[in-house]
Amino acid sequence: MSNKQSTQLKILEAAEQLFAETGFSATSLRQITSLAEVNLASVNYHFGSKKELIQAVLQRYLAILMPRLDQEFTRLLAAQQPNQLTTVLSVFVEPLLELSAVQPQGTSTFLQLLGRGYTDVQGHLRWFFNHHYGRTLDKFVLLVQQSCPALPPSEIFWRLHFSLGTIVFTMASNVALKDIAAADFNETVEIDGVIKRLIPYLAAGIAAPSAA
Amino acid sequence: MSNKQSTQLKILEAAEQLFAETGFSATSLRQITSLAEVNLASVNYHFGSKKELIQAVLQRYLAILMPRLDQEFTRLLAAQQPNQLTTVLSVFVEPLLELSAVQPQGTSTFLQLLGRGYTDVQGHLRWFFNHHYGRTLDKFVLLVQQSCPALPPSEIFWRLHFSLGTIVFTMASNVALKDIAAADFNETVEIDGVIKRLIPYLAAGIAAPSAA
DNA sequence: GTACATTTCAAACGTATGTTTAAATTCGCT
DNA sequence: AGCGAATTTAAACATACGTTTGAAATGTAC
Repeated sequence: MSNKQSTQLKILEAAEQLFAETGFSATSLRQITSLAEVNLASVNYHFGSKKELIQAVLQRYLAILMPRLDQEFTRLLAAQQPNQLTTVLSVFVEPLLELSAVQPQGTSTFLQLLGRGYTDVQGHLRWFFNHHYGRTLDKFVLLVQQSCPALPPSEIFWRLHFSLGTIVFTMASNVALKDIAAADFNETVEIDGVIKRLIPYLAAGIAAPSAA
Repeated sequence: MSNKQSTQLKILEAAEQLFAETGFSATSLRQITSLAEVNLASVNYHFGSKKELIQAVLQRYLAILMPRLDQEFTRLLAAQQPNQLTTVLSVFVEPLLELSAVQPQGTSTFLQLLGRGYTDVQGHLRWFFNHHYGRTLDKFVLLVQQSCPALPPSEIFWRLHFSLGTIVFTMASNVALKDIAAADFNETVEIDGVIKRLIPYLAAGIAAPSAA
């Protein structure tokens, strides 16, 4: 291979691949350093600890994605009247797809990592995310409330969490689902296909009439 | 305490609690036996291995739930015309709530375990479940297809997995969500309240018009 | 009450993990 | 070329895990 990448980068790329495939806790530093073809101790040398490596892997994507999303949310909030819910949701598509700039497969990898972040019970990740990007998320919730003026805020709260569950779970099982879909329906499914399939589903669920 | 329960039962109850709270792999046999106040070796004596303990914990609920669901599905399939989608989904409510017969909080615990089963990558669980209850699941998919004749089967496949994600994620974060809802909206939320909130959301998402 | 099977127990086994150490090596700079 | 800092390396450390062992304790039937 004669890989001239820096050790840091080799670790990051091996780590993100294994983290996405099997989760944070289930991936050992020895697997990572073995795949990256670097010494075991170099993870602690360059990143301090496994915990900090996990944050570095996520941060590489979040640092690109979240400012982009914030900018889009701000733009929509400036509109004179409420936006369509599908418009609000569609705002995620482009910034997510642009993550392939970090790496080919970047979009898919990041979404899987996001899923792992919620299902692996890594308390430090929740804190890390809310601390850095809570403001951006608030703008999104406001946009959804404006799109659905008939729904009480508590209903929106629940439905947004329902939707987060859909996204996180779908992305965490992304590989398995793609395999099943390919086998059962002879479909080739790429990540942008899944994202675009999600939007009408989520929009319909979030905007559904209340049960009374 | 002077607990006269059998060692087996004490292990099962401690295990299900810890598995639901923190997942299968993240829970050690030493945590389980410590909470159950039994000897470490008794897990291997009574259940053989950790893997088999996990299956026993799930089986205690599945053995009650799945025949009940199968019976309901069969009843609906006997109808002359397609059932409403909300009717099909509502069929889950009663059997799930009846799981409190196993244990108070049984419904909530089981749904959390189900979530863990999907997010913890325990390959043997998927096999175990499909092998035992694949037939029942097929009936449910058929019912949904009858309810949504306009949707291609591949679209239904994806949307049912989206829905599974909602359920699994919501139940896995059940405790946290209840606390937030109580604090932000002054709502008291019980498990049957969450389940009933889910149905219109899921029904609208599954039946949404296709994007293309 | 004695013999037998079942269950409990403390201890150890083998393996894997994240992290640390200290020496060896490589790199950047004058 | 040679010095000092940065990096890489092999080895060990401490800890945790699931599992096994063999003896002690308990229960059961005659």
